[in-house]
Amino acid sequence: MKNTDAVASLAALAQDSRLEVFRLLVQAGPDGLPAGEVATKLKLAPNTLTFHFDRLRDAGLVTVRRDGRSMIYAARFETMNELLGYLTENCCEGAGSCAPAICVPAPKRKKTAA
Amino acid sequence: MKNTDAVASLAALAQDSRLEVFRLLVQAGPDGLPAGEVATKLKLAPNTLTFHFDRLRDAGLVTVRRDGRSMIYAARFETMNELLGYLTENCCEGAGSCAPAICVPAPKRKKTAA
DNA sequence: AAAACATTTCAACACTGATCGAAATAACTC
DNA sequence: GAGTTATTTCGATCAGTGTTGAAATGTTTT
Repeated sequence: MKNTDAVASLAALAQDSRLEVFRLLVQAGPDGLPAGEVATKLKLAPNTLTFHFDRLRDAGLVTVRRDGRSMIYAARFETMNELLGYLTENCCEGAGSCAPAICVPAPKRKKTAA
Repeated sequence: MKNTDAVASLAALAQDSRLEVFRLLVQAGPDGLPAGEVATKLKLAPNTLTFHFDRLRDAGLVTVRRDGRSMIYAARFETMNELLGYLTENCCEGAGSCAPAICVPAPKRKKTAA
């Protein structure tokens, strides 16, 4: 990961509403959530939310897909892991113990999982 | 860690020069580096660098101590770890495997270590 | 195809943030 | 205590960001 990309990701997360949105999506897992549901849960105006989603998307932190009239947003764990790794890279010149974070979500098909 | 604190930390890191500064300090370890050395390595004007250090300090990401006429800045690993943990908190509703990052630097006394 | 719903686009505004040059402070050396 | 080095403070400038309201787009239902 390049410095520029890391800055972009960090900037995307460095905002109150956006950080809440992203964490909500992280907790929701790879299936994501419809925009409307996020808007309701966080009490955000739909247009404002779109603005924030765009930022997160530009940073590669979330993906979108359409489902009927809803847009489903989901966290991109790959980017998040790269970012965490970048921050801790070469920590302490190898001294000490450094374990970079890894998130490997297990996709759940429906409510009735495998 | 509260959302506000996380945003503050992320905002502090969401800037080209500051991210470079912070990573440099992370790699330098708990002993830190004098401001002048950072300025030289990253080719930053001293006053600009002070501005950035202030931001990092306000976010609790670095500490300062004076040594002669030099100011020694060092990364605060505790804050960094809290931040990484906050981002991955409750990831995927517990599904999948999530290992939050941890950095435990081993302080080196002098050049001639123990 | 009209009505209702979900989300996005657009234009405007107040606010913050990064950088620069010049000057001030602090500490060490002679 | 004058001179030198290391860093900080101050004032100004300019670009970018978050929010809002109104209107537009796309989708489903009747």
